[in-house]
Amino acid sequence: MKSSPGAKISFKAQMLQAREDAIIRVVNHLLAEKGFDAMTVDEVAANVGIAKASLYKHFPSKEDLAAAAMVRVMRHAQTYLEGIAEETPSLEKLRQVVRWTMELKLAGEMPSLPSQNSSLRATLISNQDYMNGLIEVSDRLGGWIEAAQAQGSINPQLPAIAILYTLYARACDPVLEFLKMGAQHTDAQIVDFVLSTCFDGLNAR
Amino acid sequence: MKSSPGAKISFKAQMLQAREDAIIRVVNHLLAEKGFDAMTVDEVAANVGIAKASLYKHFPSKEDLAAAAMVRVMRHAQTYLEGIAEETPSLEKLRQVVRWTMELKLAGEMPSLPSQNSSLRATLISNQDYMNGLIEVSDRLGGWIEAAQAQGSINPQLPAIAILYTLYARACDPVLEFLKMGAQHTDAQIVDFVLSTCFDGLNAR
DNA sequence: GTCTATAATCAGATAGAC
DNA sequence: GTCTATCTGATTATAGAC
Repeated sequence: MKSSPGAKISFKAQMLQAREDAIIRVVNHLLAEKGFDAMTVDEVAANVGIAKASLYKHFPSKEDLAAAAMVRVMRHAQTYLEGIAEETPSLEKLRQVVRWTMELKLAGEMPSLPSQNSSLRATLISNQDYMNGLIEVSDRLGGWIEAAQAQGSINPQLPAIAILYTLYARACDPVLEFLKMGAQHTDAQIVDFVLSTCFDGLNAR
Repeated sequence: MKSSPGAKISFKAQMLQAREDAIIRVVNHLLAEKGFDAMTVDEVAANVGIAKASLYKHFPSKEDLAAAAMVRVMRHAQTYLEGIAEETPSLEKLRQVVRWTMELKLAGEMPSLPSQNSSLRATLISNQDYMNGLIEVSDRLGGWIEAAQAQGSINPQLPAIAILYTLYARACDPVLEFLKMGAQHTDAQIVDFVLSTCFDGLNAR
């Protein structure tokens, strides 16, 4: 049955949506905490509070669960990017994005996927929502990178793609968790250190 | 039977050693190619050309296989470190080590382990050869880091431990493989890019 | 020590009732 | 859609002959 006039969403559809959101939040959390391989579908089901078979009614595979979490992160990122003031200098925009990314990671909300797993890779690539989000985010960051290079605030010798990857890599930088394990510094300090190494480099200035 | 006078190693022991070296080389290669989780013991046995049960006579578990590979890498690193000329400036020593590390990775010889797996972590920590190697390497690098900071060639604002982790992280930097996948640059160029972002940072100088 | 064969376990996915 | 119960395949590890 289609929704009634006024484009109202049926109660049933709302419940469905809410449940899937709950699932994705759990998946996101588990992916951040233990990674794709260590996360089990049983665990996801248990944390959501439903049976595993029910999970498979919503998502056809473990890979699709992870993909859904990545789509969510992409949407989240797009929202953040759109919130950055237009007049902010390009370099500062990039710094803010990296900072946001690392804070997400330290908060245990950044899902981490193995870059080698091929079945997962295939699922992600064939996921239009994910790919669109990824491309849009990359385009926007790419624009900022080129602008920053043009105005001489970012090293123009480096290919823009190398810079883009370097920024993305902060989302899975093991330095953050190692420093956190050491328990010698606050989260804010850790972010500042990595932000410094990322943009200023290790060399003295 | 003990070895005969002259401290000669028995033929049998030599064969054993050679076989274990072959195993570790295979493990090292597979760990570099697919990572610990994706590597199966069957695969290792097949690549070595022996039965799986024979493998387990040499190493008691999959974790111990990985640990043996890490011990090998540590030894390799120590040899490299010892080969660096004493009079080389500290900063340059560090740059050389990072370069060597990344070249090893691009050559498919740098094993990569998941940082979350707890059983693997336990095996590594209880492996004296590995821990000794790790500590010795860290001590040496730590000395160079502090020297470089003292003479003002590396940012003295950063904790030495953060710098050490940042250097170690180059051994599992996804930027290298992503750039390699793009096939737009030679390995030498890729190394130079990442070396530049690591020491000079993204900012223009 | 090496092998073949097999155990034991775990995890992704599904059947079928309600 | 949700559940319980089960299937299936992959993978670590071992038994036991030679």
